[in-house]
Amino acid sequence: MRVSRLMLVTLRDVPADAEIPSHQLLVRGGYIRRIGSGIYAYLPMMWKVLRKINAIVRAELNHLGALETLLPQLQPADLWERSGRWQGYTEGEGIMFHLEDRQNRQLGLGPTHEEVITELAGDLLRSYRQLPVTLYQIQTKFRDEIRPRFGLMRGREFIMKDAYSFHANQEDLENTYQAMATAYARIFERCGLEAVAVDADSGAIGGAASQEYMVTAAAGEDLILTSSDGLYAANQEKATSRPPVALPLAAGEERMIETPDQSSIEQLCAANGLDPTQTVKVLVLLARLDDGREQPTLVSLRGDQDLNEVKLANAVSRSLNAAVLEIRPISENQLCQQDLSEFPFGAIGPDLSDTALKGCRSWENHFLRLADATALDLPRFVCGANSKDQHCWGRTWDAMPAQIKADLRTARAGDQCVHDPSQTLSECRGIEVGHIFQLGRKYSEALDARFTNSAGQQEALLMGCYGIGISRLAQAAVEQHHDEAGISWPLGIAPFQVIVVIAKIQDPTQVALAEELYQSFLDAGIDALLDDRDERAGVKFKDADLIGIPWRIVVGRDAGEGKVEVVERSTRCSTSVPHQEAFQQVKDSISTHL
RNA sequence: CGGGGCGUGGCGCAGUUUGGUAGCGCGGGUGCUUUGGGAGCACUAGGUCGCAGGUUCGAAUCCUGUCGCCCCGACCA
Repeated sequence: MRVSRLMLVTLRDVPADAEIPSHQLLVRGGYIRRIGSGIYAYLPMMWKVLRKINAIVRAELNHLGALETLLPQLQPADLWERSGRWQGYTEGEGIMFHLEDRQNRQLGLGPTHEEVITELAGDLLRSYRQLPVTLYQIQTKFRDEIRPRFGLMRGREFIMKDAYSFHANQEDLENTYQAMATAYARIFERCGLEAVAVDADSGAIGGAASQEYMVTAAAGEDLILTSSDGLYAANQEKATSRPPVALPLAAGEERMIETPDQSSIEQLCAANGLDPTQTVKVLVLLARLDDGREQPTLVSLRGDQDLNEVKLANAVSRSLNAAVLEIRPISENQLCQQDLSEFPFGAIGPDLSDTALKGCRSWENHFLRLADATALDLPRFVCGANSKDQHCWGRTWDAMPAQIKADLRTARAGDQCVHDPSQTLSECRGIEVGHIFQLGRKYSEALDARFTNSAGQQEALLMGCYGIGISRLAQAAVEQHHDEAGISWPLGIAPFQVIVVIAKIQDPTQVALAEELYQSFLDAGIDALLDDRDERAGVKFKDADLIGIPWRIVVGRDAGEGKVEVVERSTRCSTSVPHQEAFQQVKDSISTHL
């Protein structure tokens, strides 16, 4: 391709709406244009990058025997009603775009395809003899994100590869899950990305085992905790660790202490010579469930620990057997609306009585009581006395209402690891580019997708599901591979592998040599770009750096002697060599890399 | 959804406080000079100042409404 015909429009100024380097560079380099909030056009070079990523993904999945399909984006609501996700995905902070057709039928734009694929599988897969089957598609997805941001990182329309596997037994599911994990590692490696697999929460999709693939980058939206020996890595949403050892409370009788103006753990400890590990704090939250229930919830944590909301939402869902739509602290305003009198905020204990909820308007009239192990393991502790400005010193759990034990604390950098106390966790940021789940039978049961097993009985299909954010991956690659001058694409996904720059277009010698080199690359099957524009050399160099082609060959002053300059984008190393040698060097580097 | 901010040629911005009919840089076009790291000079095209009302002799500027976009948050009493 010739740059003169590429519709290359690069920008010198940083676009006002782009915050992070990858977003700025993709816009400046002429790769993407914003059409609306969270909606982007992929310009020709970007589409080339995306197609290269797709090709790698296809090759690796086809290698596993997965079958490519293309599923509808427009999906009937009744399908989602049967899986029980229509309400959660469309109401409140639901992320599904939905619409009505001229017959007033409800439809959704697919944010994911479990429903469609499970329906199809139930229809087509009738015998264990047909299993296992893995289907995948590379498809545009729609999600009405609460806050789209960072260009392609969190868009409302984006490209995703999603795969679904179907199995007759758990062992088979685990085999495919492992094979997929291996394929993912190869995909990210071939894309030139440094990605780590971390234990993850399975979130709204549901299911059991789940791992996320994170591209490490400062602009990442997720926090990852890893052990120094490399044996443990997890998203902070899911991470576990050994809490610090609590200091024992001095001997003494249980007693009330006056604690005026000591509503926080810090204040309480400072005023009474306590360590936060000697206290239990109680958070009061309201969980909204997808069956309409509004459940007041008391959460007890050791004073030095932080609540992990994701773990909490999961624990509440398990306890109440309903999905949590939202969970947040109860405000005084809400108490008023429920006709309830004020709670003793700042001095609440785990034994706050259910009578505090008596007469409420729409809430459940009893508390769900959850406690983290760090709190339950304290033999004696200080906690709120449920009356303003009073705490209770030396309490025990004996006299408390029953608590549901759950892991509710946030693991932090510096904590000791569960697998080996000599290891500690450290944190880094990551961009989630892939996620694999063992779904189990959640969707196949809801949608009645059954097959006949070897014993002749009907059984729900076991499922796995595996996603890669293709467009996000492309931007993550830029986030991981750029410098002050611009993008530095990994060779495997660069829109072009080499750019031949004619320094001075008026010089026929330069033009002839450059054309010859360019043609040789094309003949060798290499994706080459020829900068044949009538621009000053400096402009062409700046553009080449900005758009990030891995190899640049400059045909300039020494063209008369047949010599050209070879520049490697990633290292910015440049050498002046005879043109045959330049061709060979670039060709070799490309063939060994791919 | 809560808070903050911004909408002025294709892009980045000034002008708005104190109303007087629009400007700078980049980019585009033409010409001359220049020619290996985003050239110089000259000329030139391009904007109902997001939209709709209102106030006024007069509105980018003041008032009301509305739409769009960006940022922060939706956190532990």
